[in-house]
Amino acid sequence: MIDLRRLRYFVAVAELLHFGRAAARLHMSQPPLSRQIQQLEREIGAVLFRRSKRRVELTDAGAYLLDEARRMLADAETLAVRTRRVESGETGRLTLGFISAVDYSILPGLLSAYRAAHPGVTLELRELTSDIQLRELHEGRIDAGMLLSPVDDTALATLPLLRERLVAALPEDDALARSRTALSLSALAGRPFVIFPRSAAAGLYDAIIEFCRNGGFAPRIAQEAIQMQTIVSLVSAGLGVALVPASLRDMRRRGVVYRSLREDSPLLTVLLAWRAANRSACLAQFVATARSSVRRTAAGRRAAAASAMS
Amino acid sequence: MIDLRRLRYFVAVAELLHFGRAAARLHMSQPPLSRQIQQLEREIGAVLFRRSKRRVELTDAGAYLLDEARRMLADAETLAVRTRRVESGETGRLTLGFISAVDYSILPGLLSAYRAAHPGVTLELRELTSDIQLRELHEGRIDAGMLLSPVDDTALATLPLLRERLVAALPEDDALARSRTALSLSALAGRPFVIFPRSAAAGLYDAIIEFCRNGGFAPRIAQEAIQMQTIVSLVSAGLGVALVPASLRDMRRRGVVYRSLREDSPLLTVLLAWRAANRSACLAQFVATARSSVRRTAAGRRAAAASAMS
DNA sequence: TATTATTCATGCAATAAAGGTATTTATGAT
DNA sequence: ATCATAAATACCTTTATTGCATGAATAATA
Repeated sequence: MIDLRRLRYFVAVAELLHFGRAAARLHMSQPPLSRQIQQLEREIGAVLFRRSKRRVELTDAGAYLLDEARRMLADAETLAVRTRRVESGETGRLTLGFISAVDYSILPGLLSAYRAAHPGVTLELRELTSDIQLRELHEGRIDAGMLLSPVDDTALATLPLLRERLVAALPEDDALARSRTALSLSALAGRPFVIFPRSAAAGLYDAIIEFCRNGGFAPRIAQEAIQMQTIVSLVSAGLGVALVPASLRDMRRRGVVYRSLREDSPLLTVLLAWRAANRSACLAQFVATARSSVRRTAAGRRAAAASAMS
Repeated sequence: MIDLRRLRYFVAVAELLHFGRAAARLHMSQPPLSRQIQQLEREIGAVLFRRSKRRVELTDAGAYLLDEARRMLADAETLAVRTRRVESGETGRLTLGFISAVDYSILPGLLSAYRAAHPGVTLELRELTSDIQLRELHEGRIDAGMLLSPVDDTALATLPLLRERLVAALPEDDALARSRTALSLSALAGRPFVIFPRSAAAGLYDAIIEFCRNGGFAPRIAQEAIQMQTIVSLVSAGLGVALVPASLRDMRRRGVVYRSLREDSPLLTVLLAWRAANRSACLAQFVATARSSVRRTAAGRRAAAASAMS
């Protein structure tokens, strides 16, 4: 394998076309330089200089190598800096998983805050259900995930991002859609339900079933879907009702109306989760951004609540 | 400057994540490998591996360096081969000068023959007058030139490519254009002439003036032009007559007719010229192609002449 | 819980590579 | 023909790299 040091020597000689002066530029004496060039020519198997005792000129092969060597040396020159930049988190790559529900709440703000603070980092986003995210986190295929609690894996660290109540999503032609006030849960007793499959988010599924049981009925499950958008679509098509996070109200889809519930619905918690052992600088920065973003949102919400009371 | 050998060591460790096995793959013992990696980390100024005594894993910086190092090593790996390819003339670059007249005779065939035999060579073509070509050859800005004799420079080697008679180019509405037979030179005595400037090709200019003088007149020069196409255009526009190489007949331009001359016109010689000191393999191959192309053409012409006699 | 095997790091001697000085050889210029 | 210049060679010194023996830490095992 060709040695970069020899290439540097070669470039000096090729540029000055004079072994003595090139040696001076390299802070060495002329004889070892001559030998290094000879050795390089042996290694490559091509004559790089046409030399008389008096004059030195490049062969075609030498001219080609000069171009290539300059390019490679410039590349090697910056390699250390580029690598340090990755270590400091100035550049890098971050792969994030998220559930479809956060599309309409925290995801956009969080991403734009992170991107603004760390423009050199390439973000890769993958919409995945909570269970898949847990597996992908474990295998290191995503650096962090936004998913539904609970997370029972001790290898993962978590940060709560969002707590939301559930609201009822109803087809607009449902009789219940006409009422202007909060709904009683028991009113939904007879309706078919559209729901997340248990495999995708056991916590949410169990919470909904438990909630209904407390309301005095067991929901009849008409349809399952693993994306919030799909669930809302199915509701709008009249296939059933659904209990969905309150932030979905911002989605405003034709044919669907949302109604708050009179009973305190279970709190849906969205967590940021990551492998505790993952020491990536980009990840640490992302977690920090998320943490301060949560603080800011919480503070904002408290302030809004205070002003509403006055 | 980072050493490629160390990068190779690093790639081995990064791929196997095991110093002992990596050392085995590199046919060395483990301790020096550990030290080389430490030294690489010091040189770069970044931690590349997160090591316990028991486990080794890549940091983000290490993962980045692994990609970059693989790329650089692959590049270095092929460098010798690519350079040898240039030496053998398998790849390379050849810059050629040519006068506009050869556009219609030998240039197309010569180029296609060379390209077929040496597809890896990039050809650069520059249409230049003979005098400029001589200067550019001297300065090494073109590797070879197709130009008009004579070439008096002892530093240049030459190969005759083509010998041609001159023919008269006349505007089609000229009275002489109606005659179906060869013209007598003296018939052109009164006509205005379109001619190459003497500075661009002294040999051709002087030959034409001398030829006319032998015919008993001094040509009146109405217009000068340095491209054959331009000369023929000016003739077609009726600005004068011209003496041009016979191969220009193939150009068949509207408004121009060509007539042979009864007198033996001077022979116009197109030469291939190159710096004798130029040892470029591509050039040598080009000269060889030209030489055999000339032989073939001459043989063909002789054969044609022989068959015409029979 | 103590032991053992594994594996990365360190100390030191041996070896290989690179560099320096003195000298030779060839060549273009005077 | 002689001289000055510049690349190559000879020979020795210095530096860098490697291998072997060993130390230290950790995870698995008895």
